[in-house]
Order: sequence, then structure tokens, then C-alpha cells
Amino acid sequence: MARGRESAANLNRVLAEIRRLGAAARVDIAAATGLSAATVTLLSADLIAAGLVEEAASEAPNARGRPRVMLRLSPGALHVAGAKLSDSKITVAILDFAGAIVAEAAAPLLSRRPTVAQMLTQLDLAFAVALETAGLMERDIAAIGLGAPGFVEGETGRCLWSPVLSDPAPVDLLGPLRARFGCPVFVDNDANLATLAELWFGLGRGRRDFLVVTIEHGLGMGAVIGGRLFRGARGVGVEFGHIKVQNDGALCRCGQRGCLEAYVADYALAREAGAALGTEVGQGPLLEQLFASARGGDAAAQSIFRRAGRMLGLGLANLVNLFDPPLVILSGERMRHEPLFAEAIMAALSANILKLDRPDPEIEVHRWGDTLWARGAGALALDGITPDLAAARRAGASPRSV
Amino acid sequence: MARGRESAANLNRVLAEIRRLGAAARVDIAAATGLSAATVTLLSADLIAAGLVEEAASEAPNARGRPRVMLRLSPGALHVAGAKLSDSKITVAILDFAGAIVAEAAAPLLSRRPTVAQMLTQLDLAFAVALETAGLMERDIAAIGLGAPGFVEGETGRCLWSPVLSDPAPVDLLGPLRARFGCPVFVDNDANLATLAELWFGLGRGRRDFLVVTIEHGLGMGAVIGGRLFRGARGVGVEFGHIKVQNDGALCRCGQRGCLEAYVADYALAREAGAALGTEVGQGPLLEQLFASARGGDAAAQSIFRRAGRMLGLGLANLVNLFDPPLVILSGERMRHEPLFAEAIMAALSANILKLDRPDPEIEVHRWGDTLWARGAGALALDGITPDLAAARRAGASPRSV
DNA sequence: GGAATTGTTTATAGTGTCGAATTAAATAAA
DNA sequence: TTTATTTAATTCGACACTATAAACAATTCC
Repeated sequence: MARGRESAANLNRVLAEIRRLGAAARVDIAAATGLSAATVTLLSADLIAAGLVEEAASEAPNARGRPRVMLRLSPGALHVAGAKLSDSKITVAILDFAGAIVAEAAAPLLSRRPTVAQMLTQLDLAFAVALETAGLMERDIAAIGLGAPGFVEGETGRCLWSPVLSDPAPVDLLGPLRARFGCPVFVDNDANLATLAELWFGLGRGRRDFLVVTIEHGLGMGAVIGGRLFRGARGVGVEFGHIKVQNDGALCRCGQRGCLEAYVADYALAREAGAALGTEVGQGPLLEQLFASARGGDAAAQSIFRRAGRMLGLGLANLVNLFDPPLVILSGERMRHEPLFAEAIMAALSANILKLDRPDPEIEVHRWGDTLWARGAGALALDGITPDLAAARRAGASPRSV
Repeated sequence: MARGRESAANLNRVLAEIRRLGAAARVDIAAATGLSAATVTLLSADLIAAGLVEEAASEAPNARGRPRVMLRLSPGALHVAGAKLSDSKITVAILDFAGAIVAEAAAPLLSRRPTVAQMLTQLDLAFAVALETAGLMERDIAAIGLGAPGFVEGETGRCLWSPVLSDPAPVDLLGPLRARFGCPVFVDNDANLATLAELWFGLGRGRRDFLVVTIEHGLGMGAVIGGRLFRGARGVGVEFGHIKVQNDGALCRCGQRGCLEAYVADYALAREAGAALGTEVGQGPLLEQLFASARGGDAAAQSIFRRAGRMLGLGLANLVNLFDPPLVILSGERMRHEPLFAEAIMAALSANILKLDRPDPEIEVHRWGDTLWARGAGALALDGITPDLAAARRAGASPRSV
């Protein structure tokens, strides 16, 4: 290929492979990408000259032969910030180029449903604290990623609906962020960020195809297909929380009825908790009380979890039948808290997926905190700038001599 | 790029663009692919020398300037065969390189659920007739595509379950076909072929993203994402007919309960038709009688279609929420026959998709006969061999001089 | 008829990749 | 210790591919 600028495709493949494997020798990269060893040498020399990659001794030397020289990302090459908006606070993490968290901070949202402008103020606050902790200046941040719950178009940066923002329906997230920060900015649905975090740092590392389902205040989902995040054809895809599992069923936050989320998400359980706990509502968050009652053997509380699990299992089975993934990652604290819930999910899932002559998909449970959602947002930022970066740095910093 | 053999990537892009547009001038191709005009000239010269492409006068001359010379596929460059296995017969079509049907033939299946060997015998029969009609010899056929209902892994050619074959569960379709025919052979799920036919010749022509749902004896689905057929992560994907719309619901052919197909497909309606028509069962196929009764105002018959439509609409809404496609193509004769059915679908669909600040997906109805399914199988064959072909022919036929 | 417009082709040059040979760094065997 | 073997990385030459720029071709407009 001789496409002047903008090519650099193989350069990025090498970089992506190093990121995927954490540390890889040139031979490994050549094998994984199908490039020749000569080309990998050339390209990695460029990456090293650009300061993005560095050599390291192999910690597990091979039996014989010349020892392999490992390549890894230079952590200090640049830093990015990731922010995760939840229903009560905004969390910011600062990541180095290798994806490690350098600093983090959170700021509470001052109202229950802030405007974008109010949200930005609090983001700024947390951002400043995180920078301070990391010992960095704002100009050291090469890109910023933001994840928000709701329907977010990654491409345009428009949020078509969100349960946590009060602005009227289609609100531009990208514009205000761009106006505030000088660096490239990326926004996406928060579940997609959790998925990216699994792909880059979690259970999905090195996997080409898997689904992630997040259960927290709402119900979210992300899909990795062919090693890349699948966002649906028009950018707002895989809205798992709003597939319908019941005709004319329970009322959902989105205004429709019968959404899966309306049976499974935190707010849905809290809605039922009142009825189950009856007059005995005590102190503390409703959901915690519900957990306690179920563990204590309360039949009504248990039935809430059992029904929620059955519904989620059914929805998961449909996902598996449609996407045919080898791995499904369930992420959410409740999976640990409530064994009844997990049991009901697994039973409904295995009863409703196609039984073929091959292994069922693996189901893994993974618990994430806000920090790690923010890390996913950082991954989005890294993912967004890395390609251009590699090409640009090569053009500028290292004029490969002739 | 300088990848000795095997590259030819841009060569295939040019070829694909010509196929997509039907006829295109070199400038059009350059604009669509992003290649330079000079490169397009070079590459198309190779394709012409290889006999795959030919020039043709532009039928709609532009206002001024030098008139564009259109390029189109040379129909006679090669021929392929496509075969579609249904529950009662096997249909074979022979296509030229441009995708036009040159001949077709069908042979009945001699038993209700034949073995692969018996199916092959009938395929052979129809194939021979079609060859005769086309005036071709078997060695003129460059590749063969076969579509079968059920769960078919396109990659491995294994059929994991099929309602029309009697062999035990995982049966190899590719092996026997390869043994019988000398040319490359491709197999796939029949709904994927209908989807490919829509992409190449139908309503999906030139579209990058859409879904196809087929309603005939069973319920099938195919997805085009980014201009390519999406087969799910492990090859057996998008099994729309077997997503669950009811907990512990109606019994499906696949052995599970609550599958959408068990409410919507022909056999499901036929199952209910007995009850609706009661003792008045007359002559002719049950389904036709059901159509007639519904048109005649029979409340029981109408309610069958209404429920089926509601279920399908719900399932479609879930698909739309997950894949977020701009276009959904519904294919099946019933859509024309029974307006009640179509109405119920649309109502349930529009009630259950996410309402966002943007247009709802287009819903198109398209009726296919077995011929066109077979054409899709031919498209599979063309799709399979074209890339190698272009490279091989160039290497052999036209040693571009230096 | 000349100018403008549009499409295609012809040099020319630059770039990226590969294959083969070479060098480097280690261990195993003699 | 010396020599072979194994594996990793680099260098070098060849060349296929593509782009840029300019020329060429075939029209219509004025």
C-alpha cells in the first residue's frame, strides 16, 4: 500500500496486538498478525522511536535459542481521562498509555437529574482532583472518554434519552465537552464502556466474541464481535434492557411496558420491595433490606428475585440465540449478593437456549465498581486516539531514514 | 501493499463495486472506493483482460464532457449453481457471472424427511435438467451453493439440526457435496441465502445494514451488517425463529417451548387451523382454508392471524432494539395474503420499539419464490469464489507487462 | 472553431511488504 | 572449550501497488 498518510493500518495492528497481549515479542506479533518478521521489526522500530512502545526483558525465557525481547506499551507515552456518569455521582479516572489507573476521583451530582452543564461542573471538579493526585497538568491529557447511561450515539455524541439528565430529549454531549476541553473527546453508552473494559482489561481480554450484560440501576449490554465493539447499525444498538419480555407488562423508565429492565433492574426491584416488605420497612436502602429478607427466608422477597432471575435468563437465552456468542459476562453486584437470583437466571437460560451438538456458551460473573467503568471510559479515549496518534508520531518524530 | 500473491484486495473492491452498482464508470468506482482514477483504470484493465468485466456504452449520457464508459460484469465469464432445499422439493438455479438466472429446475423429495444421500440424488436430477436447459456441461459450473433450513454452520458445512433431513443430529453437508462435485461448494442456512439475495439482487441492494425475516414453513432471519452477512459469533447465529416469546409456551419443532416460530410459522398456524375450522375441514391445504375463513370473516381464524402477527411484531421489535437496523425486509407470501396479519405485526412492532428522536426503521415486504431462494444460493457460490478468481485469473491470463 | 468540461490513460515516483540471507544470543552436545 | 543447534531479530534487494501530475480523448457550450 502506498497511501501516503492515513494508511498505517499495519502499524496499528502491531500496536493493538501489543496491547492485547500486554507484552509480546516480535515473533509473536508476526504470528498473530500474519505479517512477516521483517515488517514487524520495521514497524515496531517506528513505534519505539515514537515513544509509544518500549522493549523489556522476557521474564519467562524460552528453553533455548535467542531469548525473545518483549515489547510493551510505554506507560508514560501519554495519559487519558475516563469519566463515568451514574445516577448519583460522576467518577473520573486517569489512565496511562498502558491502561493502568494513575489516579481517580469522584464528585457527587448536586441534583437528582442534573443538566449537562451541571454535570460538566462536577466532572470538572473530579477531573481537577484526579489531575492533582496524578501530578499532571490538564494539557497532559491527550483525550477524554465519557460514559453515560441511556441511549447515546457514539458517532454523533448525541444522547437521545438518559435517565440521569434533565435536558430535553436529544442533547448534545460532545459539543459542551469539546468546548470545555481542548483534546479529542469521545462519548458512549455506559454499558459499552464496561464492555470495552472487559475487552481490554477484563475477562474478555484476547477474546474475539462475547457479550456483556450489566445489572445495576438499569440494565445494559454490550457486544464484542470480531474483536470490535458492535454498536448496532445506526449507533444506538443492543438495547437489551428494553427488549420486551411481556406483552403489555410492567412499566419501564423509558415509558414503554414489558421491558426486561422493568423486571430486573434495581429500581424495578425496589418498586416491588415495598409490597414484599409490607409495613416492616426499616432503615437503609430498600434493596439492601430486600437482600436481607430473601437471605432470611422471606418467601415474598425470594419470589421477587426468582422472578427477576427467570426474566433475565429468558432474555439472555434470546441474546445467545441471536448472537451465538461463546462467552457471556454478567456484571453486577447482585450476582454475588443473591444466590437465588443467579440460580434462577442459569435455569431459565439453559432451558431456553438452542441445544446443539456443541458446548453451551460460557457464563462468567464479574463485579465492577465505578472505578472500572471509568477505566472503560479511558479505554474508549485510548481506542479513539491511538490510530491517528501512531501515524502522526511516525510522520513527525521519526523520519525513518532512507 | 505489496503482498505478492493473495493481496488483490483492491481488485476485489473494484469488482464488488461493479456488482453492487450493476454498471459503473471508472470515475464512479474511484469515488466509491476512494482509489485514484489511475488505479481504477489499471485494475479494471486487469479485470477486462481476465474476462470478468466488459465495457458498455452509457445509456444515460451526462450533460457535457467526455461520456463515461460503463463497466459491467461479463455474464458469460463463468456460471454457478444454487440449490435450495425446502420441505418438499429441491430447486436448482444456474446463474451467470452477473447473477442472472440462466436456467432452473426442481425435483421433488421422495420421502418427507430424506437422508443427505437421498437429497443429493434429487439435487443431481434437478441439476442435470437445469444444465440441459442452459446448454452447459457440468464442468462449466465454477461453484455450487446450497441452502437448507435448520441450523447450518457455514464455515464447517455441518448441519446441526434440520427439520427436513433425517440423518442423526450433526450431519456433514459439505463432504458429500465435495465428493460428488469437483468445484468449490458452499452451504448455509436458507434464510441467510434469502438475505444474500436481497443484498445482491433485491431490496437490500446497495444498503449496508438491514435485517431479513422470512416466513414460510419455518421462521428464518438474516442480518447484513456493514455490507456483509452476519452469521453470529460461532457460525450459527441469528436464530430468530427460536427466540422465546412466552415462558413455557407452545411446543416448537426444535423441541423447546415458547419459540416465536411455534406461534408464527406455517406449521404452527396449521396446528391451530384444525381447532378453528372445527368439523368444517374441507378440501385443499389447511392453511389456504384458514386464509379463506379469515377473509370470510370467521372470528376464530382471524384471531389466529392476529395473535401470530402480534407475536411476530413483538419479536421484530426486539430485533430492532438489539440490531438498530435502518431497514427490515419481511419476506413471505402470507404478508400479501392476510392483511390482518400484517396489521397486527405493524401495530405490535411500532408499540414496542424504542421511540427516539429519529425515524423508525423502514419495513419492506418482499415476496420470494423458491427460484429466488436458489438465486441466493447462487449468490453464495459467486461470493465464495469471486475473490480467489480475480486474483488467479490475473496471475494466469494477464501478465501485466512491465 | 475554440473554450470548457468531464472521463480515461500514461509516465513517474514513492512506499510498504515480503523473501532470503544474515546476524545475534542463547543452550546442548562433543 | 569448542562446535553445532535452535530461536529471534535484522538487513537488504526486489517488486507490487498506489498516488500524483500531466497528457490525452471525447463530448457540449458559446
